[in-house]
Amino acid sequence: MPEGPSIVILRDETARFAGRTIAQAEGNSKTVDFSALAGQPVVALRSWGKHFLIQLPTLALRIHLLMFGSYRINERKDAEPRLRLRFDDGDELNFYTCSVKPLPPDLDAQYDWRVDLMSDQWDPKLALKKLRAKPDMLVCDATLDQEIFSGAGNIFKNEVLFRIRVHPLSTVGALSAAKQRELVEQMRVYAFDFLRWKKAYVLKPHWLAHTKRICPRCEIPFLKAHLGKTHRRSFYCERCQKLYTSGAATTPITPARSGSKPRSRKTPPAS
DNA sequence: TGGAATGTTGGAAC
DNA sequence: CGTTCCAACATTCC
Repeated sequence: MPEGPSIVILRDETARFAGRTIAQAEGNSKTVDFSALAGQPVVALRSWGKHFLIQLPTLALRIHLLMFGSYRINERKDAEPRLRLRFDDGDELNFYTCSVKPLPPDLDAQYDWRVDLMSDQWDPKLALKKLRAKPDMLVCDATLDQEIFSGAGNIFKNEVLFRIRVHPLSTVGALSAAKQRELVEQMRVYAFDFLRWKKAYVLKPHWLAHTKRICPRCEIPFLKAHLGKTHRRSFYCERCQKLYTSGAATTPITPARSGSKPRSRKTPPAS
């Protein structure tokens, strides 16, 4: 479900609930005082990257769908909702398996909208400045950094790096100024491609790199590895995507961390 | 069919 | 003390 464009779709689908009063709230969230929500009008429904924000007079609710979260509007899944907001005429919003966190109501004081790839206030110059401040950062990590590219996810990373023909293990500082600019520009362009394709239910057919086995450009096999600090999977073409490194300043990559030897994700048996 | 995945957090480990 | 590691959360698909 969740990269920035999907949250914009959620925001658009729920826009008509703005101004309406919550009749009742319930759910299995452990962080929300449901009784405090009833009677409050929805001041605004907003988003910042992957955060869906429900602004009320006395507080805001931050909903993050994480990897498996989902929602239903005037429908119910066969599962306990984390949060359900019921309105007077029977309309309701249901959120499942997500993180719900109460925030103070003044969202403008807490969020820098210039960082959100989907925002009208998106500021490419600011992103460039943040990139330049971290020259040793790998581009596969930079493209996932929510403080630089809020809303970008792993699909963004793979698609954009393929588009601009940059190897995921390149360091930010080794890219030319023009290439850094291209990275920032294409993150924004891809965000709206993603949104358009997702709305039309044709996102996946437009993937050129993510989950792909063959490079669509030169037709040799893609490499697949879990790279960077996040160890998220990268799909890339060694021939088409250039590796930019700045030699001495580059942090050496430990072989065991390079992705060829995935670490166990299973919980070891308790003893 | 078990493993992995469009993700983040908090606390342990180093 | 700062950085890194990793378990936990929980659903859906292949």
